[in-house]
Amino acid sequence: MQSFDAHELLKNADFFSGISDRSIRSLAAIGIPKRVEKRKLIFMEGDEGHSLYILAQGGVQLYKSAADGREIVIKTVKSGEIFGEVVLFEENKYPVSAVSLEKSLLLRLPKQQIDCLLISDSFRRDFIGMLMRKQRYLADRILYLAGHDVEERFFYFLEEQYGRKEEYRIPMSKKDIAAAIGTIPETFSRLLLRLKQEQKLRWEGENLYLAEDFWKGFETQ
Amino acid sequence: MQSFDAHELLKNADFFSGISDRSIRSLAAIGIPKRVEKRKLIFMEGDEGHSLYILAQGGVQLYKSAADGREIVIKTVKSGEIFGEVVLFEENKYPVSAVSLEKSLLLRLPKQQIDCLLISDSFRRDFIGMLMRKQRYLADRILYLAGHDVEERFFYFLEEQYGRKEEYRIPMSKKDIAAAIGTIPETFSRLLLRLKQEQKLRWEGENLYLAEDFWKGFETQ
DNA sequence: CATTCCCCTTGACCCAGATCAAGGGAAATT
DNA sequence: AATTTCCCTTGATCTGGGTCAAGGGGAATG
Repeated sequence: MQSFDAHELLKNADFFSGISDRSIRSLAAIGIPKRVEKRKLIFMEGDEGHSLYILAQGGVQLYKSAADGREIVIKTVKSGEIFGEVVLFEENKYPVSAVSLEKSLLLRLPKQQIDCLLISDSFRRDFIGMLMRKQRYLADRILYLAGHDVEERFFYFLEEQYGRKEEYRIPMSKKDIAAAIGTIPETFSRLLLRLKQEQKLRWEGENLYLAEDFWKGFETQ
Repeated sequence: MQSFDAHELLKNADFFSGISDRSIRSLAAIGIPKRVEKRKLIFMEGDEGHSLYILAQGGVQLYKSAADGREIVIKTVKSGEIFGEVVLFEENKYPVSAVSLEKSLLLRLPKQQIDCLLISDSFRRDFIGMLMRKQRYLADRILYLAGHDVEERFFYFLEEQYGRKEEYRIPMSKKDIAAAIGTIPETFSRLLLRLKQEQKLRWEGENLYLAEDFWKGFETQ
């Protein structure tokens, strides 16, 4: 993992597409870099916290624990996205747990600093906009989980995380992908077997190759 | 439906518990009352909109349509809650559809007015806090739907909508409750049959009576 | 008053996907 | 190098809850 330019990084992140350059510069200036190893707990559901995080490089998964111990993935965080921001107001406990899926680089932004930035009119707009985009995302995720089968959810996952391509480098374990799409490793494994038999994909190590017509007939509304 | 005092109403709404009296007064002042009949579409997914709504009296359900036409409920709005606010920033299309479940009274707040209020430091804090509470709610809902069976979801529904009681007046149709807990009327009907046979509840018209020990052993974490 | 319509219920059936179990292989630990 | 551990896969089996179908009853409409 190389050193990084926080400003450059944030500027290129999808998640900040709606955020002005000035706002980004401010964020980059106050971020405290933090490196974490693979499969490390960044914070736990219920922990008190006073910082939000931006994922600079790597991957992070947010989940909640069900009563029986199963872990339900709420969101798979992509590089450039923000997480843990819910802690900043009122209730100061994280509503989800966060683990790194791979060796990752985070930018930590303490609550106090965010509060200062929120004085800025443009930053405030950007920040609220970002919260609303996240709300849209969560509503979409409910629709995905409740209204689509495992195969469709896998397609959505690929598209959402990496876009529509024919070649992917996927650093996540299959177990984690299974959790991300709301199923168990066995079922996901069987899905891959079937898609392979149907000549729709090949999976070699971390590399996934899709058939040319893989995305045909798959509509995102 | 009687006339109403917008300020009084908002003040007593759970959803605004974290919002200062001054903020509430501002909201009440600019709200435009709107009455809707039962089962009326308030707005549709994809519609352009420039207002958010507060549900003053009655009930509203927010849903998204799956590709096959099924409607997946994202949230059942309680009286006192806000909805449609996501339209206010960036993308100005509603991400969900909203229908009234009963004769209802809404307070409409145009975008422009909200923008004015956001200049106020305290209102801004309150507003962001409200967005974050909603985000928490959606994360919880994902956990409910993905990690609990229909029976548990029904318990959560009761608790969330009306609190833990032994007697309820429930103005919603069973069909709508089924949708709210993420199932179909047949399954919900069978669940009620079983709970009745197990002497856990009686349902008479709009009135639901639970056994004394109904809530025993039901943990909300 | 008849008819349509919708809500609700109950029965019969089915299926996607979870559970349980077993094993093979790669990587990490001693 | 041996052992433990974890990931992944595949098989066999089970089941919650969805689908399809068929009424019955109440409200609304002609």
